[in-house]
Amino acid sequence: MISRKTLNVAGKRVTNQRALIMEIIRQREGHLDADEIYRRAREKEPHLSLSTVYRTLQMLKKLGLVEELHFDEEHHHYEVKPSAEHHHLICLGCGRVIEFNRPLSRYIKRNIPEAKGFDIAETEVRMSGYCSKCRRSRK
Amino acid sequence: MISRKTLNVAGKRVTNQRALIMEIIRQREGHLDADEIYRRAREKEPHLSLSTVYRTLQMLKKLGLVEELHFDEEHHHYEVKPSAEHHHLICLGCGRVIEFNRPLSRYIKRNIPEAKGFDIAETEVRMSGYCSKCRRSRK
DNA sequence: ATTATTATTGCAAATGAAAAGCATTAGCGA
DNA sequence: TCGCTAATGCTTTTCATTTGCAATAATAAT
Repeated sequence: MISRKTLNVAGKRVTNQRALIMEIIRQREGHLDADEIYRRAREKEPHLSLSTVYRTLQMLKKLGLVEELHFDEEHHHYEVKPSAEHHHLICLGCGRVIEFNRPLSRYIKRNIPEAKGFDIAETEVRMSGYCSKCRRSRK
Repeated sequence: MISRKTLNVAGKRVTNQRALIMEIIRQREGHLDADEIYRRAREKEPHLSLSTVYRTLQMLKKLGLVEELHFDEEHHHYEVKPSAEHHHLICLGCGRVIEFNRPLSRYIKRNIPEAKGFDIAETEVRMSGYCSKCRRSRK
């Protein structure tokens, strides 16, 4: 879980800023980027610095509480670490992100000989294309 | 193929710089980043600009001749567009890149209901972990 | 071949996300 | 409550990639 307690256990201090940032990530189950978190957080704490957002995100990532996603090259997105492995389809038309649960890393470990001796730590599948709606409107 | 002819067909001018850059990417079958291409190219044409490398890479990507890979967050890597879909395992220990051929996008299209109406244009699987060698030396 | 046209180049300057330096502030254990 | 030191805010830096623009060179036209 992503809470004050987790920070205590990890020997990290529970600051208002961290609590707020975690709150934002937790509530909005979606995929936020640093700047979006920053903007939302400032509504409550106008003095909050963007650096703090970056630092907190970095920390939460290291603690394994949030996952860093790479939908586009511009900036990273973050989400609370999901219990089950899941991946994303990104629509190039409308930007919609479709999630699906499927342990691809297991499939790969089982079926790819080259991956046999390999200790896979992280798997991220980035698939982009056009969702059914955008596909229709394109033609 | 990645050659002068391809440029002609696409209505692009064949410049020494482009020929050189394409040559470098073609010869070294590996995965080069912009700076590495730049350094190699300058051995032959010391006046070549890094911008040109980036612009050429951008162009080749648009023409579908090279693929842009995202091994790490720092910078992109490029390789000639392969005929068969393949993906990469990146070792966090030694940086070694292991390739494997497996049409994962086909597997996904077939097995993921959420991907059914989706027109997948690009699939990139980024898997990182530790290769057998590094795994041993870590313990 | 020579000239005209305009895509490309090289250089320098701009961008923009992320990180880092440092003085100040505020958790938290004693 | 006090003191130690992690964490913050601000500013500055970094570094890959992009962009503006005048100069150059590839191709088309003559």
